[in-house]
Amino acid sequence: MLDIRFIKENIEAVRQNIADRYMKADADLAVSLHDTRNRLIRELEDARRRRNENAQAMKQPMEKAEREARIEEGRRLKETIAELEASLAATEARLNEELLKIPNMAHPDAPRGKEDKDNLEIKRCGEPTRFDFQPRDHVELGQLLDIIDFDTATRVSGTKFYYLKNEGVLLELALVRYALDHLMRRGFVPMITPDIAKTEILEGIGFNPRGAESNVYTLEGEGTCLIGTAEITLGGYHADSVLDASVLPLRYAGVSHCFRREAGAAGQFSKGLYRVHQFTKVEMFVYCQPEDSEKLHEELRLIEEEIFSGLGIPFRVVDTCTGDLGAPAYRKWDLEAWMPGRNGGEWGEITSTSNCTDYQARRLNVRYRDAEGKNRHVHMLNGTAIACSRAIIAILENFQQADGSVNIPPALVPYCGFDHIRPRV
RNA sequence: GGAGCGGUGUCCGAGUGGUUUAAGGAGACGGUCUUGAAAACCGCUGUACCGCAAGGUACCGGGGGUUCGAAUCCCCCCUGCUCCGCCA
Repeated sequence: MLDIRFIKENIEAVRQNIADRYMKADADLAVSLHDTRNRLIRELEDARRRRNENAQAMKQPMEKAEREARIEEGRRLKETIAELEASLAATEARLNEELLKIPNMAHPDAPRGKEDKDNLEIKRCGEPTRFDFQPRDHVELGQLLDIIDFDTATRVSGTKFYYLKNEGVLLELALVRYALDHLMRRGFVPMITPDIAKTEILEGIGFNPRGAESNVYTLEGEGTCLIGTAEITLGGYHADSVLDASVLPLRYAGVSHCFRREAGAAGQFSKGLYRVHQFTKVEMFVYCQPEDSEKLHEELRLIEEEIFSGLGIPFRVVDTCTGDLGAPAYRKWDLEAWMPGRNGGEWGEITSTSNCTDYQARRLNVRYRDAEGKNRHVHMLNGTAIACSRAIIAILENFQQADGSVNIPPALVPYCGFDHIRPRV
């Protein structure tokens, strides 16, 4: 969330930002709730001060009548305090609710726009793959090679699940290891995180676990959820702590399963592996000082570019427009790979990297001690290294041959132990 | 999952209703002394919020309760250790 003091001092800019991002939030309501809260705090603290003075006075011996009067005064103050505490709690709950709706400020250079079609292509690496035969999509290839089984998964687990089989398994493991090796060379600490996290951590990261449109699976009666990304567990790693400035920037590479409800998502665009309830992902996460975050954000994007150009997959980079940013992000870049089987050939998102500045750190209470000994919120950034399911789409569809076999990108061969997958059926 | 014992400041650790303003110790920081250092001695010590400020309020694992007054009494929860059960 944003700092309420920042909102007060920049109310016009905050209003404009909410409009630019096409979000429903009321900055003026937040301000007036905060004023009410402060007034209640002053009244409450005054009442508590009088209670403390009264109790302090009762340590001394005194006349019975005076003692009785003081006890009576104490009772009265106790009631006043209870009432004020209740009003304050209600006001703070409302304030918090409103603050959660207010999105992070957007980078001044982020393109203004409403939907993903307003995103700005800023770079291309490779061009759409050309075939001298009619290319198959990954669903057909997966069946032909006997490496992905959607039908059985639908029976056992439901739609949008899949089994990986045979070389498909090794391909996924190879992608994970390929990404990890790349990141470890760049100083990232590898982690396998829990696949479940507490609701308050999700909320701190900016996910909404509740509601019909939520993309999050919650675990009944536990106060926990299945994570949709290791961003959650890596961002929660340092919750409620003060980091020493000398350890920053901290770079983590988290391997996890990701679970998404994808309620209502259906149709051509979510065919096959593109939009599934469970997949494996290697996620990058960075904690840094505020002045370094823009540079590190570029570093994350460059790592993503290296990973995918290393695989030989054609992709483009888009600068995400304000309406498509998501509340926590200050700026976001997506890599979109060429997917020949997608709607007859289309760019499809394979990675996303966001600079969330201090928006997550404020709720999660992650700070560092600066040179003057003051505690300040860190900046937090995340980025996809490899989302296995989508990377597998891009590999199968771009590296397919006329006979339905698929070549393995040379960079993955040492990890796979084979350079080719042949049809089994 | 069951039983027992714990959780106090940066760390160790005392504290079973009002002289606790959280003792004492260690560490860190500042100073005296010293050519310099050590030792010794003196001083100081957290976070958040409200307030223009002076100052105030809160925080002893978390939440709720009892009381004029709670680190202290009661209830619930989290968490650590030990033992038992179960288990990959």
